[in-house]
Formats: sequence, C-alpha cells, structure tokens
Amino acid sequence: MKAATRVIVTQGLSAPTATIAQEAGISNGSLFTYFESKADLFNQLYLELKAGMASAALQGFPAGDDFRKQVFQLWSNWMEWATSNPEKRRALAQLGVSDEITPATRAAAHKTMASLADLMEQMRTSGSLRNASKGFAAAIMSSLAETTMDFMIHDPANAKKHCKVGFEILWRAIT
Amino acid sequence: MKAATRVIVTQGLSAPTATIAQEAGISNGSLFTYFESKADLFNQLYLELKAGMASAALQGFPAGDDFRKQVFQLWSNWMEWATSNPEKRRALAQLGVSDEITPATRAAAHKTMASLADLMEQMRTSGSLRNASKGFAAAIMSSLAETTMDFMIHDPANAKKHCKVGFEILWRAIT
Amino acid sequence: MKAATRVIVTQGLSAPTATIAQEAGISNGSLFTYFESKADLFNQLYLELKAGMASAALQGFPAGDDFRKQVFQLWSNWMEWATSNPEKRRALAQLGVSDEITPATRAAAHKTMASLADLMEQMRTSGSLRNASKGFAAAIMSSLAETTMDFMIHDPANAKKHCKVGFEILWRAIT
Amino acid sequence: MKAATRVIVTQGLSAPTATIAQEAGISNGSLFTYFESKADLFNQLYLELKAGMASAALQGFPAGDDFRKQVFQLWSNWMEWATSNPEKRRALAQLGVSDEITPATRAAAHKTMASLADLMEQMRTSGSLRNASKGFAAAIMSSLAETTMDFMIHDPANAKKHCKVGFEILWRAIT
DNA sequence: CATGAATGAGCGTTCATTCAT
DNA sequence: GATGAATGAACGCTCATTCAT
Repeated sequence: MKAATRVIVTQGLSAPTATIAQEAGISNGSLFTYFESKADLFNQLYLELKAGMASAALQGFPAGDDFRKQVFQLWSNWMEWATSNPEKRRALAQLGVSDEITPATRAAAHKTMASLADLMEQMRTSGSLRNASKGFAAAIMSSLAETTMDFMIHDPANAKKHCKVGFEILWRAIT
Repeated sequence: MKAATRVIVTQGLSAPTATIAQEAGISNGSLFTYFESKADLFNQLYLELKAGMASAALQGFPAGDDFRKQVFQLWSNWMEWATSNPEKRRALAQLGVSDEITPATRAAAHKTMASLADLMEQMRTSGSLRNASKGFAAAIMSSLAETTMDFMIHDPANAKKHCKVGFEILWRAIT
Repeated sequence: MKAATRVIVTQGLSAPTATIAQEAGISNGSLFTYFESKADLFNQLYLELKAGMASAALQGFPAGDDFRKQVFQLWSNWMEWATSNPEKRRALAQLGVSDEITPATRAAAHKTMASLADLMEQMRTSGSLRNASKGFAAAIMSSLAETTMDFMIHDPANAKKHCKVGFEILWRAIT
Repeated sequence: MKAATRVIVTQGLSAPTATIAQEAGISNGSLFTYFESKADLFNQLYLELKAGMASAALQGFPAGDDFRKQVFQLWSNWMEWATSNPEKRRALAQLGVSDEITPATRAAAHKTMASLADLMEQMRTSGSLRNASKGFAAAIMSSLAETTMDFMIHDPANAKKHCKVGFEILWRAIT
C-alpha cells in the first residue's frame, strides 16, 4: 500500500504494476497474490486512505467543549493530517477521480467516514447550510477543506494563514 | 471536439483515439490530421471547454447593478452552463486532473478566464476572504461552485434549491 | 528525381513520399501522377542514376590512345563523377541494396552500362583477371572503384592519393 | 538471433518484429524481454555476426608459415565462412548499410576484428598498397573479399575458381 | 493535371495477468 | 507462497495511396 501510494504520487495511476511491486520489494507476480487485479489494489488503497483520513480527523475529539472549539479541533486535525501526509492526499485525489474506483468502494468509504459525517450533520443544522441536504452540506464542507489543504501543501509558507481563513469560511457557512 | 467530449464522459481519458475518431465519423488516421497527438487533442479541448465555461459565466453581465445582484447573476450563469452542459463539465473535470494537460495549457486557460478572475478578486476584498490570497479566494469560490454544480446535476429535482444554498454560502464567504 | 535524391541522402529510403513531394515543390498527391508508387519512383531513380554514372565515366573517351591512358581516363572520369556528385552516389548506394529495386530494373541498369561493361571486358582479357568470368571481373573492378570513391568522398584531403592508389590496384589486377 | 537472421534474409530489415518473434517460436511481446527495441536487436545481431565472421576467418591461423600460405589460409577461411553461412552473410550485408546500426556498434564491431585488422595492416606494408592509408587498404581487401564471396555463393559451380582468382587479385595488390 | 484531406492497414512497444518452477 | 519469464491484446501513431474538387 505504501509503495503504491508513493508510485501513484510520482507516476500517476497509469504506473505499471511492476513498478509498484518493485517499490514494495516484491516480484511483479507476487503483487497478484495479494490483490486480484490492479483495480482491486486501487480500490483497497482508496478505502484505506479514506479511513485513515477520517480517523486522523477525529483523533482526540473534545467531547463536551465549546462548539466553535470542537469544530476548530476537527478542522485542525484534518489539516494536520493533510500537511503531514501530502503523498497520501495526492494519491487519494488521483484515486478519487479514477473510474477504476467502483461505486461499491465509494459507498464503503462513505461508511468509514460515518462519524465524520455525523459531525458534519450537526454542523449543518445550525447555520446557513440548514436548508441544504445532508449530502450537499457535507460536500460543501469537504470541498472547503480540500481546497484549503491544497493551498497549505503548495504554499507551506502561508499554511497557517490559509488554515485560519479556510476555517473562517467554514464557520461562516455553518453559523 | 464534441466527439472527444462525449467519449471522455463515457469511457474516460484512456479511451482509444480510434473510438473518438469513430464517434466523430472520421477514420482513426484522420484524427491526427487535426491534432498532433492524443495529448494535443486533450489540451485543445481543455482550453476550449474552459473558455466556453468562462464566457458562459460572464454572458450578459449587468454593469451598474447592485453588487449582490451582480454576483448572483454570475453564479446563475455559471450554474446554468453546468446544468445545460453536464457532459462538458464532466469532461473538463477529467481533463483538469490529467497530467497530459501541460502547464502551458493551464496557464493559457487561466488567461482565458481573466475577466472571471477579476470579478472574483473584487469579491474577495469585501468580506471574510479579505485575508485570503487572490488565488486561494478564487479557488474557494470555484470549489463552492463546482460542488454546487455536482449536486444540481446529480439531483436535478432540487437543482434550484442547491443553487440558492450554494449562493448563500458564497455570499457569506465574501461579505 | 533530384528531390528524391536529396531526401534519400538525408533521410534514407524510408523517408515519407510526402517529404519528397514537398522537397520537389509539388503536393503529396501529385507525386503519384508521375510515379505509380514509391517503389516505382525508386526504380526509375536507380536507373537514371546508374545511367548518369555510366555516361559520365565514358565522357570523352580517348579512342586510339595508349591502353593505360585509356583506362586511367575511364577511372578518372568515374572518380570525378563520384566526387562531384556525392549525393547521387550515396543515394545510389542506398538504392542498390534496397529490395524495392526489382531484378528487372537491375537488368535494365546493367544494359545501360553496356559500353562500360565492354571496356571492362577488354581489360579483363589481358591480365590476372583473364581466368575470371566476365561478370566477376566487372564486379571486382566496380568494387575497387566503389571503395576508392568512398574514401575520396569521406577523406577529401587525400582524394588524389586515394585515386592514384586505387588505380594502381586496378592496373595490377588487369595486367 | 538465428530467427532474426533468417527473417532479415527473406524479408529485409523492415520485417515486422512479430515475424521475427514467430520465427523464434516466442510471442511478439517476449521479444522485448530480450531486446529493448528492434534497433537494439539489430545492433546486437550485427555485432555477433561480425565477431563470428572475424573469428572464423582467423581460425587455425598458421603461425610461422610462408607469408603467401598465411594469407591464403586467411582468405580460404573467410571464403569458407561465407559459403557455409550465406544467410549470415546476407543479413550482415543488410545490417551494414542500415542506419539503425549506431556508430558505437560499428566501433565495437571494429574492435572485434582487431586481429584481422592487424593482419591486413601487415599485408598493406609490403606491396602496392604501401601508399594507401591503413583504413583504405583494409577496405580494398574487404571489398575484394566481399565481391568474391558474392560470386562464390551465387555461382557455386565455379566457387573454387572464383576463390582462386579473387586471391590472385589480392596477392597482386599486396605484393 | 494539381491538390491535399481522408483513409485504414500496419507496426513497435507496453503491461496486466498467468503459471511452471 | 514467491518468482519472473512469457503472453498477447491493445494502443498511439505513420504514411503510401486514393479521389473528390
């Protein structure tokens, strides 16, 4: 998985499976002992990365805290994960738009992020997203987060500023 | 170009050039009379679609109107283009993440959208995006638009509602 | 023909017919008004070049002169042609080994060089080539000439020396 | 290599790689497991054939013998190789004029024939080739040999006679 | 006769996948 | 289970040749 992530980042999704195997230190044939096909590898990787991301975002979530602080904590965790794992994020971005990832996998990934989705649902009800559907609200929040991550990674000098501004937009959207 | 758009939507960027040629009603060899290579076709298509999108968004822009109305007009145009041309939008989404699209093409596309960028820059200065960099602000606005488009297309029944909600988030972000 | 010669020298026999047409200042389609096919063009060119070479070699042949002087005159003419027309020679060399040139063309070319062959036959009878067949003797003389030409062209500084040495070998072979 | 030799002889250098693979009893793709490209195959084959030819020519070279006998032995060996391996010879002829064979390969082939070149250099110094440059002398000798081979192969009935005559010309040239 | 766009067969090369060892 | 050579379908691209204008 790690090898696949590295290779996807540097070579894209069309990288030969042999390259991934080599990066993993196994023979090209052995790769197919663990994964039925290239598409299967990609689907499993997608799932793992999504789950990892969600878990990282929810790490040490403050239970009874002030709402703004809670949301900010979530936001910070998420951004922290992205900046600490730029490779995972870029691989995930590539996999997300691939048509090799099946609807089933996407659904499974969605389930993995159930807790995150619950939190987002909480955020939705209070503010101007009140009138949005559950999915739409989550998508808006996610896209704000994704865009912010992009800029934090590509412009690390202003990462903190981007992080704050991004959060401010989110906060405006949910209050 | 139209044929390529259709084929990209249904088969993805890895679709054989022969399929695109067939869809266009020409022979596989003829495609290379018009485009030097598959990558060249994709780059030209990307440029055309981006330009078309920008031009559609700016169509009949109200000059001396109230600011909120102006922004809403822009937003509506943009959404209108997306819902009327779902194929173009999907193709553009695929092309946008392809590594076949050269930096030069991306730069040229950016130039095409100069007027749009100018308007976004105007929006940035007034509200909570004030502290964001020019590029970051534009990216945030774009991602809000993209997400809204997605939901309008995939859930046409609630298209109008999504459109309104999306605009409300944007408005909150820029005021 | 001239255009084809130039193109063959610079690009080889696999050069596109379109390139030859362009070099000749005509459209790609027009080439096939004059030549049935690429192979036909090559065959005709081969014939023309061979004939030109033979004619040049026999130019102003001294009728009743001393034998050695006659042969030297022939040799000099031949070498003169080669050094003055390096492109023709190189094209001819390429065409000569091509399997596009039909046996019929080769036979016709042979006929074109009948006078030259007659002279060679005269040379054969006198010396150590006496026991060689007609064709073999001619081939030996030709190959000596070809090799000498090669070196005169590729090492023009010593062209004269090469010319003399080559002739000396020939003279030794036929006396 | 053998398959390639056979195919080149019958179809020329423009023969499809698939045909060569088929002739070798492997799949078209497998060919590229052993050779990086068609050109690579040709270069390796050229080298192998040249080396084989040189080695055959020098086989059992008589050390302290009479000079004429030594040269004749060399000549005989060379002719023997050619008549026993007409396919190799024809393939070599085709490869030799191909522009797929790199200068590097030609240089390497030249090195392979170093001993042969040394012998030729010895021959040069004694006779009428004395005034020729090293390379020119070798080229003259080679061309005499090549022409003789051609006739021995195409006219096997008189092979022995051709061989003798050819040698006589060579001997005249170097004494 | 000239043009040049259109044709489509053909080729070199890649790579996911298989399977004998 | 691990290996890596072998497979062969598939693809992007070229170019000799045709033919409507």
